[in-house]
Amino acid sequence: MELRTLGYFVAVAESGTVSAAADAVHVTQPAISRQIRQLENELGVELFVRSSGRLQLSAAGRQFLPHAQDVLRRADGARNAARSYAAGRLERITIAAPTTTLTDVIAPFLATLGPDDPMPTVIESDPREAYDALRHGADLAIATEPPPARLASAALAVLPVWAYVRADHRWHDQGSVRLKELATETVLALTPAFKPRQILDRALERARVSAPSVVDCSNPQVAQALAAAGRGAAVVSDDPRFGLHPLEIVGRDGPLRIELFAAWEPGHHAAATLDELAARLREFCVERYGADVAPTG
Amino acid sequence: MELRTLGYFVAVAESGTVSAAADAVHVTQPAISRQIRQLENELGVELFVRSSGRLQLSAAGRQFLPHAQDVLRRADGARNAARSYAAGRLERITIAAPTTTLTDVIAPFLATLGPDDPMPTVIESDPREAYDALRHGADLAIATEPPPARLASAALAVLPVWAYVRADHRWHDQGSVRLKELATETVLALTPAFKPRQILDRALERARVSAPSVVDCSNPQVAQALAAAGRGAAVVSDDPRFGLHPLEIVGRDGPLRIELFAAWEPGHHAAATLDELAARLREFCVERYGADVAPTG
DNA sequence: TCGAGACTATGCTCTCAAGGCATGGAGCTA
DNA sequence: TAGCTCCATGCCTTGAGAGCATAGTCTCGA
Repeated sequence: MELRTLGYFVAVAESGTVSAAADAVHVTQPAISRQIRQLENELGVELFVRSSGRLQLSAAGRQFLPHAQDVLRRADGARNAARSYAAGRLERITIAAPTTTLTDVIAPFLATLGPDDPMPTVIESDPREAYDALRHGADLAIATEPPPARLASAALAVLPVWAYVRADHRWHDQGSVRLKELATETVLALTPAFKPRQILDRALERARVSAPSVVDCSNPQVAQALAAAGRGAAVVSDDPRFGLHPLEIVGRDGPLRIELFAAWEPGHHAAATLDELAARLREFCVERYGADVAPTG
Repeated sequence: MELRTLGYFVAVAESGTVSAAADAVHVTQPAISRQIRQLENELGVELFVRSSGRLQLSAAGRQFLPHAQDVLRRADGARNAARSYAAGRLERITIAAPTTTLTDVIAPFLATLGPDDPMPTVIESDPREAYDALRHGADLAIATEPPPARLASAALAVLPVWAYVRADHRWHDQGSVRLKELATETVLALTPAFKPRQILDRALERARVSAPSVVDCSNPQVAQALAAAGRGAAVVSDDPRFGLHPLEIVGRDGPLRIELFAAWEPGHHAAATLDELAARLREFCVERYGADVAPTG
């Protein structure tokens, strides 16, 4: 039983005669005649009654017809889907992103997708492995590390890493604070699993500033709450709460920043769609965080 | 694109390598390899990425996979359906019956069908054409005429044609009435479209009884209502209402009766199922109407 | 760095199924 | 009964699909 054979069967059933069906599918009448007979043998069912000189659907044939039509319709659907992939469309998209990025950025972005956009699936991945996920089912990877050169990519956002202090803090009238200066205050930092902490650690190391007094916080809200209690400066990347005063942190190479990149396989069949989606994601970051983007490398 | 090709694709996608897929579908590796390539050419989409010595599903391939699996599943479904037809099963049954039989007998019977029984479709047909419907899509035909000998058939029921009179009628102490006698009373008969009327007319003709005073009623309820009003004797075949007194009508060849037959094509693939269904319908008639059946001819 | 192993691609050949052509037979109609 | 339409069958050709052998490529471990 092949699609061709089913097509013949449906053609005969719908046109009523083998000859007409032969015209419709552009083969000769004997070819159809034989294929029908063969299909009957294979299925073990008489699909047509031949008792009147011409073919007539049998009861079994009538029951089988909708099945055959269904299979053909689905096959057509599959063909069309393939055609749309060839044209660069995506029906579904799998996005790989580290958990924090996912909840802070990706999830709200997905909420803005329209019905014509691909249906998204998201997989959480270790920040280091996000780009590897592209080889294992992900169409688009989001991460804070710059993607390898072989991948197509887009810079999505550059978000400052803030030091938040209470409004009556001695730094309340400055817009930024130097790393060295920051080290004189108790730092309410996130655990090393969070990117802002990693950036802070690396910047301190680079600037050869001796480690300040650090309190590990399990999440940004806690850090900010402690800062609001006057316990120190909260180093996080999200929006301020509790009326805290934001300070940029200036290190050896300028203000501390957390970068966000999107990357995808350059040979992806829907690379254009992914590119456009990355651009929209960038727009989204700008609107949501006012995050200006460094020029793409 | 044929089912075989799709099967190869799914096998490769699911097993991960061409070689393993070749084992699974019992052909050699080069055969699969070529068929996959050909499928890709036909669809115009790279289903696999070959950049690592071995095949790996591409993004497009991942999207196409569920389509291919769906088509194969449906094709399997069609095959299984055909197998069940070969085994004599019916998924759907089309029953042809005249309107009155349909509402009085068939519809209540269909209400007794279980979930394992075929899904019924009913077509109303002229009583004369019911058996012809077997050639145009009906699996089972119900009618009041004896079916032609070439068809397989079963006698379903013999229902008396009653003459109903008011309880205070002069016939109230008899169980039957002779045709000649009936002709002395006003007959509240149905219109000639109804079988009881036809039977009455034919019996009168056969007995050479001159036509009685007849009032045409458009339905049995009206006829019985008029009888209850003392306007005459209602000649119908359904159950009594309004406390009317039933009388069998005895003609030249015995009591007037209306017969019910089921017929089907003897070559029908599910002839056994139809036979069994007819038997159940007969049982149903016996239980519902206490209608004893004449021996099958 | 080199060889072994696993996997895929390709050239060659063969086979068989599908299709075309010609023709015969059956049923309907005028 | 002739003519028309339709289906079935025999014969032949072609081409797609499959097998075999082999070459190329990648990976991994010694």
